[in-house]
Amino acid sequence: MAETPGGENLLFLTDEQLRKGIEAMFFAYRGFTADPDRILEGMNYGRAHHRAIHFIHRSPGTTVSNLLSILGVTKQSLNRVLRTLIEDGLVRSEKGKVDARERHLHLTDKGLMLERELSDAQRARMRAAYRAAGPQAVAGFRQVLEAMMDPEMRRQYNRLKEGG
Amino acid sequence: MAETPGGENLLFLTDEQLRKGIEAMFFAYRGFTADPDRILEGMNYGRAHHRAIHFIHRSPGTTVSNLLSILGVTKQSLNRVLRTLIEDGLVRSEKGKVDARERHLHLTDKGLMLERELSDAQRARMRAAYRAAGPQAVAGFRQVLEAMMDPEMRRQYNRLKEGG
DNA sequence: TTGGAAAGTCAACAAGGCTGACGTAAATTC
DNA sequence: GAATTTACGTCAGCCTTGTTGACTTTCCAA
Repeated sequence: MAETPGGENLLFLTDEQLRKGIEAMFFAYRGFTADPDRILEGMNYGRAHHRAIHFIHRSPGTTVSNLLSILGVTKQSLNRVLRTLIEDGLVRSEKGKVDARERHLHLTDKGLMLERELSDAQRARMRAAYRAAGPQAVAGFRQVLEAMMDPEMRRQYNRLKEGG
Repeated sequence: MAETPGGENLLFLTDEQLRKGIEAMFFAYRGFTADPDRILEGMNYGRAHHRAIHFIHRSPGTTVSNLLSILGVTKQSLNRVLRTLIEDGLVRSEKGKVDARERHLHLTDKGLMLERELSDAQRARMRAAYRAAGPQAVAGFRQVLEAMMDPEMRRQYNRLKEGG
């Protein structure tokens, strides 16, 4: 057993353990996105649309630039996605009242319906995984993920957590 | 507190908790890929090359079709990546001796060097996250990720685990 | 010897990233 | 009041990485 003078078990820090964690992330992320991907395929949308819908739903009235910093893409990339969502009547874009340069984004009823479908599917998988692993494992899961984020992303994540 | 008659705490299964887990996966995966992405950018390779290199290193001598089933992409997509890696002298492709239709893939010394660089960076982040969260959290992390995989992916994952 | 599996190739296409350049309206600063 | 900055949108073009479809070559096995 790999014990330090301090007494901590360091077996979880071996390269072999780390590699297993890396591969677990790879395979699990595939599962994580599989259900929404399946729903979106063939309806002219993709993962990028899902992400936009998720975070607009999460923070109704958010501005374009706020969404940009959360998603970490260029405005051209986001705009392409946003435009189709607005054209298709899933997202509503409103000029800001206090600052008219800003656009505030909301899901329409139609947008809320799709969001529902997507998040139901994704939550179902997450729920099954949580249930199988148990509450203590879930706490650890969240701890490791949070520690894995870039500081800037952790800030975004925590800001969303508080808001909700 | 949400306690069932059985006594289990079900707070970790609320939609709110599940949503936090979903967002944690999203932000953490960004961090997870950030360092290799940075290394590969500007050297004509991308994430797909990293994945191929990782799994060839992981299972030296693996066949193309085995790699296909691990990566879950089409052979055309994998072939494009593989071709550049072979042309650039990072990967060696050998006709099978027992079955000459198969191609057995190995990293060259040059390929091993890049693999080293990529996995060092990715492991460093993972190690920091593991260290920050502690061994118990790491066990939970792995449990939840494993439960999140599609059964087929879990099979692939476990087969790799045993091998290593 | 022939059918079918494994591998590779070509062509075409789409999603979704990126950069650079440009335009407009509104807010802010000088 | 003029100049600058900010927020957003858009056009054009590029890259990576995924897809389908069609086709060939190789070669094992029934």
